[in-house]
Amino acid sequence: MKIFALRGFYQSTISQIAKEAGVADGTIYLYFKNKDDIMVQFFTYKTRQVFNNFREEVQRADNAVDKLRNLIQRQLTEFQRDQNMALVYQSAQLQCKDLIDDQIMEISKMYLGIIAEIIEQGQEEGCIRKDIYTGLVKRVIPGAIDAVINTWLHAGGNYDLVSMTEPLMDLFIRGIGSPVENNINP
Amino acid sequence: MKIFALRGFYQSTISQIAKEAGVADGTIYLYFKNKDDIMVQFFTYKTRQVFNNFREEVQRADNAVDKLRNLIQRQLTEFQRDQNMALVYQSAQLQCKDLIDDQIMEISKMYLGIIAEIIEQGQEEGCIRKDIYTGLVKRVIPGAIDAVINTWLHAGGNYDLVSMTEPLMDLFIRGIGSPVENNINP
Amino acid sequence: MKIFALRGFYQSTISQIAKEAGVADGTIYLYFKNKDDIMVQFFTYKTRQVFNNFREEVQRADNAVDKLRNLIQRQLTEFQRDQNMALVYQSAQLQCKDLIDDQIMEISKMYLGIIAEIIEQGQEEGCIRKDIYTGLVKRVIPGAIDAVINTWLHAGGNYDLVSMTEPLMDLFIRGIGSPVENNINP
Amino acid sequence: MKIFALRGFYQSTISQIAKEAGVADGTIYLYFKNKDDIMVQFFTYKTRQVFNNFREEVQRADNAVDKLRNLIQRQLTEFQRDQNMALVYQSAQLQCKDLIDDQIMEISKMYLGIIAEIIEQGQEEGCIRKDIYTGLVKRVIPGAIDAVINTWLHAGGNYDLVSMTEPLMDLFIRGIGSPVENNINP
DNA sequence: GATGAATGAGGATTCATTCAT
DNA sequence: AATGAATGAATCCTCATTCAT
Repeated sequence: MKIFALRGFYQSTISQIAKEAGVADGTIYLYFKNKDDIMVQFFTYKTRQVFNNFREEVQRADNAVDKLRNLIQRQLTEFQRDQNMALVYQSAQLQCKDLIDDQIMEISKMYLGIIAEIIEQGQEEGCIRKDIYTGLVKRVIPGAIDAVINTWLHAGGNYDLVSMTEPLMDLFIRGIGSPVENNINP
Repeated sequence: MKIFALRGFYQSTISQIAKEAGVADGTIYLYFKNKDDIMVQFFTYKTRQVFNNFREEVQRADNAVDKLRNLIQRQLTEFQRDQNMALVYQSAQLQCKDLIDDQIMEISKMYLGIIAEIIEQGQEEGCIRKDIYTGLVKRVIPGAIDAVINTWLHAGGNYDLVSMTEPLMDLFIRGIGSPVENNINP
Repeated sequence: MKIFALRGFYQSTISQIAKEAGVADGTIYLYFKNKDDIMVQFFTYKTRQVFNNFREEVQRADNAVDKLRNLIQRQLTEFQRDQNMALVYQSAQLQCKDLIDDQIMEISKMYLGIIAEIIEQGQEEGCIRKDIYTGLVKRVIPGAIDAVINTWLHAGGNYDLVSMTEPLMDLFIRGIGSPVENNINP
Repeated sequence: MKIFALRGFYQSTISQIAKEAGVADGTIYLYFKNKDDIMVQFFTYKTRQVFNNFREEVQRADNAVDKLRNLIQRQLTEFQRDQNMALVYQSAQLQCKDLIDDQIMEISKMYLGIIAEIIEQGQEEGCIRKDIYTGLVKRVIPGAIDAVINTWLHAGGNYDLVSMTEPLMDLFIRGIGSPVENNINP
């Protein structure tokens, strides 16, 4: 991951990876079918792991808003914990489209599914507007989170990513517009 | 661009590009210093062109909300017009970090600057909340737009991207929270 | 061919071949799809060329015995002319079974067919026994010729291969046994 | 042998051989010096074994013709008994020239020697013509036998190889020419 | 004796780049 | 200006061989 994060997938060589791992080039091929497989295995493993955590995190809360907050906080925490993983993860989807297999696509859909569920629950609970386009929102939220993660990565990861949770939540829930009818801001 | 869009930068070969362009391999090198330069020149040209348009578009409106709407609509229109350009543009930033030179970084910052300006203007006009974290918002908005574009690209570009403008604006301005329960912190 | 003849197919490297040919490694791949293809192209070309000659040679004679003699003489002449070709040709069939494609199998069958035709003509003409197993003979004759060529190759090609024609003919026609009924030997 | 027969020497891997033998890769190296040695040991062992049989078989007959018949029959029997051995044996000589050591060359010569002896005995007995080129005949006979074996192998070994003995003998002894027109030179 | 994980040298192949035409 | 054949460095991957367990 360190190598992939540093150089990108296609610019990384097996030799670099092997040297970083402290093994011989050939050893790589005892654990990975080929170079692509390194990416695929990482992606599958990480995706599964992270999204399992997501599910747990979401279940830990009752109301939709807390669920969404937990989800965001968890994602930012995970990515903050391992910057390399974050870098690779963020760029892999675009860099090696062909390598992303059905398994991962499935999990990705599940992620969007979780958000959709939260939104629906929130609409029932009354804390989320009913006149929003869920298909859009469930994509815009991860997109916004990604943007925050990417900005953090771009800056070299030298500030607290998790502290972005609350501002993000505020943005998602209240938007940027001033409430016209009743100004609830102090 | 067609080739880069289809295969990604590192998977594209000069031969493929030359064939697509209807010239000989060597001819490429009369117009581009090297393979990287193709990407860089495209990126520089496109970025400049598009962001000039952005500026014009923004100036065409008076109030901040209309400026933001015009900006989004323009970006979606541009990307919808040329799907290949969109694909390359969306992935290039991550794929070839090293190639993106200072010039482009500059323009990218200008883009964020435009958004920041709009936000500030909106805050003065009273239509945008004053208690938001501008540094976050100016990144989240492009991130959200990107997510919408990516979703559209992923779907094969077979629906009207520009029609996403209004839902996006609604989301940005009003958020997803119900006005009644706006106060999200317990 | 020189390299293949010297080291065998699997022991030859592209680098060796390229160096021998006086070109760069990559140049090989402008003319051959891959290493296998070098063998296949050589084999296809040579097989076609040689067997076309065979047909001509056979047609040049009237009676079956002369046809067979011409055939043998021609084969020995061809192989004597290019020892490398001979070496590769003789060993290729066994070394790279998988590479030999249907085209060549077809031509090989044609070769056996030519011999079978000659035998049949000879039987009609009365100069070849009718109580022989043609299916056997048409295989034994090339086998015997191959053995002669291989012996010659093994010896380093330092004697006149073509001079083996008459002794071979004698062997084929009269066998090694003494005529029991009438001893025609002087 | 099964692996060598299936894939050829250079296409076979130690792993495949070890797996087929039901042992670990490293175990191979307790019994063989290296990969080449597997071939050499097989070849030496098999060659010795088979050619000892040959000698016995030949001694079992009195006259030259029966000796030759026994020799051929024995060879066909041995090869029919173990098709893998046959395949490897037939191709090994050409595939791995360098591996075939002096010992085996010696034995090979002995084989040719046996045939030469038989021919000479036959000539003394009067059943084999005196005006033949022994140096040629002693090579042509194994060559013809090889051709028969190869044809059998090519056909997948699904007919009785040993039954070729008599037709082969007939061919060797009497040739293909009609007794009447024996004189082939104009 | 047997194992099989680890090794790393070696080789096929690709492709950005050059340059004589 | 345009070409495209030739280049050869770079890289993935294989597999014979070793050796600690």
